[in-house]
Amino acid sequence: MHKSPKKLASAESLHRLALYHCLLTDFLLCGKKITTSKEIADELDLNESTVRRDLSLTGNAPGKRGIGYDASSLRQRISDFLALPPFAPFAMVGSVAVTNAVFNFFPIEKFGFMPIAFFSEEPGDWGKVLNGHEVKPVDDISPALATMGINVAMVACRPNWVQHSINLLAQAGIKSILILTQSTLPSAPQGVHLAHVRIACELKSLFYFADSKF
Amino acid sequence: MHKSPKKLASAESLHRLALYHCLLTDFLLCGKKITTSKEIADELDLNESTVRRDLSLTGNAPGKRGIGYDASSLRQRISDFLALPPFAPFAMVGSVAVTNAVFNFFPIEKFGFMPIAFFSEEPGDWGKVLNGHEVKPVDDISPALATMGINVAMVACRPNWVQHSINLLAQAGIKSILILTQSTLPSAPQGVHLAHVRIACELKSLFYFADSKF
DNA sequence: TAGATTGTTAATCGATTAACAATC
DNA sequence: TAGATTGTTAATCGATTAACAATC
Repeated sequence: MHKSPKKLASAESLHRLALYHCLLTDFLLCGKKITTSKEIADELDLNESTVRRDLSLTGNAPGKRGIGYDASSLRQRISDFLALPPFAPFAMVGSVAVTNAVFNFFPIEKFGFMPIAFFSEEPGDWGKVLNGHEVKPVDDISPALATMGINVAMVACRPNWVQHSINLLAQAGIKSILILTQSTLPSAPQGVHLAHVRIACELKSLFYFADSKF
Repeated sequence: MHKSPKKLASAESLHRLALYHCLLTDFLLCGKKITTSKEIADELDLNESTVRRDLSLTGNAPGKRGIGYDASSLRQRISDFLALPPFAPFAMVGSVAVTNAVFNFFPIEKFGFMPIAFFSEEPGDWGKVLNGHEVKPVDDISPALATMGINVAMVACRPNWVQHSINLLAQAGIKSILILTQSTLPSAPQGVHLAHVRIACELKSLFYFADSKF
């Protein structure tokens, strides 16, 4: 018996929902209990209709007419829609130095993530401990992950290790991979969703706006 | 006398042009001299009409009918359109450890970038040398940059330093800033273009695809 | 009740794509 | 010439937004 495929959201709506999730987390930390589509829209520079339409994707009537949205339950609904657990577990591939640096500008706990498996391409890293977990060699990915029920991974190894890491993660049953490393387009194994953080492209396109002719 | 504003490209086209630029760089490194819209489209999983339309933005008839595009001159046209110089200079804000880590998964030289000013929030970093440039305190941003003709910066400092860094970069005349740090929405000073690398949102939305119901 | 804000439909807008004449 | 591929128009598609009845 298998569950019905979920209502599909456009890539745009999906990204905005993740953004609302971050914003609502901030709201809750500030003690804000109620919000409105207008407030969310203003904060994120969006149209309020867009916000309401996106939020409707999470199920029937997430808000109260005349009132707005309960921040806490709305956040929970988005979590459910995204299938995002309270401490979202993921596997991290990259050297200890890179991993520590990434967690320096991306405060994982604050965003509700919990890395529970670490794999490094640097032999000198093997056996070190990060967040209470032993750092393993990249080649240990498959056996080590099989038992842990992790579905998502982040890859920030050196460019020449990217394709190999992706292949092993796929074999280990990982469903989605966020690739931080800038390298020639890796190929996606069947059934695995790859997302790229294209710092190089982002930076290149920024020069367009920095041009004096603009 | 000031130049006319350039033909504006949609955000989508702009990002794809940066992507073509990366791909063409790879092609040239492989010794490939000629390409076609079909080849580019297949490589990047796009429609060939989309590719041709985007490329037309770079000026009159970048290709040759019946033949395709000259990789080298097409890359040059995109560089010109993006206002991307051969060694694109930028300023980097972040600790030495983070900067080194970022350059580990983002090989700047390979992508044609050249960081020529470094600013760290860590007092222990001040005076160290990166890529032949002395690392300065974040608070030195304005005076240090004023003379260098840099228009673009990348920010990967710790979250609580983001807004301060942006403000100083803006004062120093920086036009575009790529923010790697995940923090509460910083506010953009007048006339400055901010771009965010939203690792947290990307990762959150990946759980949607990792869900077994999918 | 009056005021506010949602949920959703219908209208708008803009991006993508098919198609094809131009031409190498 | 015949075959290939561009450049660009016109058609399609889908996302955004305005508008408003529903309702708290």
